[in-house]
Amino acid sequence: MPELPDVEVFKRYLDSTALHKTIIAVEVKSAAILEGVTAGMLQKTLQSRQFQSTHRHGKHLLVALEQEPWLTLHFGMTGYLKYFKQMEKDPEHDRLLVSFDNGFHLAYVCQRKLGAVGLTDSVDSFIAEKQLGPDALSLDLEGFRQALQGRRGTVKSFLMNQKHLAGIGNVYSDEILFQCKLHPKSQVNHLKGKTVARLFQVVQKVLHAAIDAQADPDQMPDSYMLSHRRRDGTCPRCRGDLQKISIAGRSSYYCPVCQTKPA
DNA sequence: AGTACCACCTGACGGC
DNA sequence: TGCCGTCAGGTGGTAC
Repeated sequence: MPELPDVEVFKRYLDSTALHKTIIAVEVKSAAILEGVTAGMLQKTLQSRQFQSTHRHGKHLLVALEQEPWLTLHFGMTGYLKYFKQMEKDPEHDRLLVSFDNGFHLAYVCQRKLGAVGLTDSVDSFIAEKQLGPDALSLDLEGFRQALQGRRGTVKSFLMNQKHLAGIGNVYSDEILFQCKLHPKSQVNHLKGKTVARLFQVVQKVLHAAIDAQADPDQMPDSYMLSHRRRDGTCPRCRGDLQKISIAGRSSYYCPVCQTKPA
């Protein structure tokens, strides 16, 4: 679930809680989430230092220390952050626990352990190493056209491919295609210039709206398909039944009446 | 450069 | 009650 909007909410949460406080302890509770670092390296790197700022790229959150390196966080399917007081009980499934000198902790929680925590020298080298495409909210129409340049295949897999465009996953690609009235299996090389421009605008609109709603489906407009896909399975526009099909092994929901494939 | 499919991992849920 | 298959869905690997 943690796609771009969720991670942006985590970023703002971390920004408003855990910056500029001295780290006094680092506990790795599950080494399975470590990527390219050992628990010892992580502890040694963070000990006695402070988080200075954060940067989000796609679904990745990078946290700057006073100087290099950066802490990198990816949330897999079930990850999130929790900042809490000393006296409170550690959250369930916390995999990394950072303790500050003010008596608070920041927990990286990841029930299914599909997330990853690591270190990197810079934002740019991290993006290069992961081969991430441009962030979906940090490019203009021209950049979006470039990301699409020469591609084939379905629009759904294009939107979800982090190497082409970073930040969009299964849930928001469905929402974007619904708002854009495009069938998920539309071929990207068949999209007309006007449709590409509309798709770009809808990507921006949906991601911003989701952030405004704290990435919480219950706070999103009723016209969004997101909250309907499992609740009643009904299209909020035409009230027909939503269809569920499999694309690239993912379940995709769409409205067969409202969403059509261009020739 | 695409696609399909598997694996990773844990918990919820429905069927029997 | 409890076991089992399936699903959830981000990512990476493999085979075609």
